Amino acid sequence: MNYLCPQISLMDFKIIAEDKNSNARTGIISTSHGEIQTPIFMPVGTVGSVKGIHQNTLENDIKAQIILGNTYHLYLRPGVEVLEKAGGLHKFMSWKKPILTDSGGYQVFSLAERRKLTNEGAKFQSHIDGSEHLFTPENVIDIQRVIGSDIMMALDECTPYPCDYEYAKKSLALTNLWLDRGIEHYKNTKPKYGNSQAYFPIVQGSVFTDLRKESAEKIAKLNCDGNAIGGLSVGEPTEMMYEMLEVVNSILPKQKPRYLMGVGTPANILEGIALGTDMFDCVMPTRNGRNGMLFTSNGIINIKNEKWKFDFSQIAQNANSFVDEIYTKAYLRHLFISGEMLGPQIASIHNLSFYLWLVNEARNKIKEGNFTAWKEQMVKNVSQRI
RNA sequence: GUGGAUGUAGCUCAGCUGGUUAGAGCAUCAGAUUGUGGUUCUGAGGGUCGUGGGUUCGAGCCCCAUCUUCCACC
Repeated sequence: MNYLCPQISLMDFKIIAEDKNSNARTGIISTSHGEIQTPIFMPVGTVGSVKGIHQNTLENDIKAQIILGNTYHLYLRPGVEVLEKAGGLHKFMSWKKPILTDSGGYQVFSLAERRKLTNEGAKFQSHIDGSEHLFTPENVIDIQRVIGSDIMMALDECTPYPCDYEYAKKSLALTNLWLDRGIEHYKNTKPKYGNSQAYFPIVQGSVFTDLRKESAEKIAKLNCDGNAIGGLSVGEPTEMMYEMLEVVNSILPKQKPRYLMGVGTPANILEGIALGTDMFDCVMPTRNGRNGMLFTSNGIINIKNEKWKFDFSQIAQNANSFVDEIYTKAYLRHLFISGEMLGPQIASIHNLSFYLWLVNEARNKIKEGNFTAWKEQMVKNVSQRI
């Protein structure tokens, strides 16, 4: 009766191995744009571009298996007309692998000028030109149909932190109302370009266990192709995020991929995997990379620091990317200090390569059966500052 | 040589009629960044106010000398 999504989308998820000492698992998501090995990190390409990175670098060097686009941004620019005439985002940006699009709910709350939430949807003003727009659970699906993303996200309200219980409860009720309408509209619409398009609902409920449970239980019953956890890593203590994740993952169906939205640091991702999460996205490797922060298996480097001025060693000892081997710390620092655009590009390639390496290692360790011990050590390593 | 202007943080400059701990931008150094702000945010260090005298309760500011740099005129 609630078995809605798989019949329509044809997306498949197969678990290959499970860790004995944690809830970590590794598997494969199949889409019509190819397979995704989980756990996976998805580079963020908000406006149809992973900032500073060519698509061929993304595919061949970084080995990204799926990237993100954003409905809010793409709807404002270039707009649905361009995207439709281009034949969808895949063609428009020359990316053949899967794309997941966020619905824009988060952006309405973080970027838009004046916003007003009603049962109908979210009315907001563009951060670009101030023009007024309305997102509804239905039209964000229509826009994502035009984009042609392999995974579409439901419109939700991302609650801020801190957030009082009453607000969180009301907010969840609105997100749930929007979700029911979204599911209905999803059933009644079709992909435009022949590829399968899954629809992921989003668990909310702030940091309140009962609200999170209520939200996860509702969503579990929908039996969609995958399920997302939103409203975390918005300022709450990390431990609280893990607690919520544990509660939610114990309820969301095991045989469906679980997507923790917007997370996070390398340590966050490793802990998230241990708690049974399969998909992650975060701007951190690219945004922080653009500002000179490098993530490595030995810890975090601020490449702008003076101590690297005469350090002619390669960027990272455990090279996960060609940039690690051919460039030195001193040179990369010089590029940043000089404001050269090659600096942020190299740092972004390095960071994304490291993130993709990290989840690949996690997959290997889960298959080999020694994930937990490896994870414990790695969390310590990646969290220290060099 | 004469006349005029100028000198304050690494750089470019504010600094009122003489009044408390001399400021800004850039640069430097460091921090932040979690469903994207590449140009964002925060903090820190850095000064014998050209030099030497003087006036004054008190001088970056007034007076004298001297040096620097620039301009004009002989």
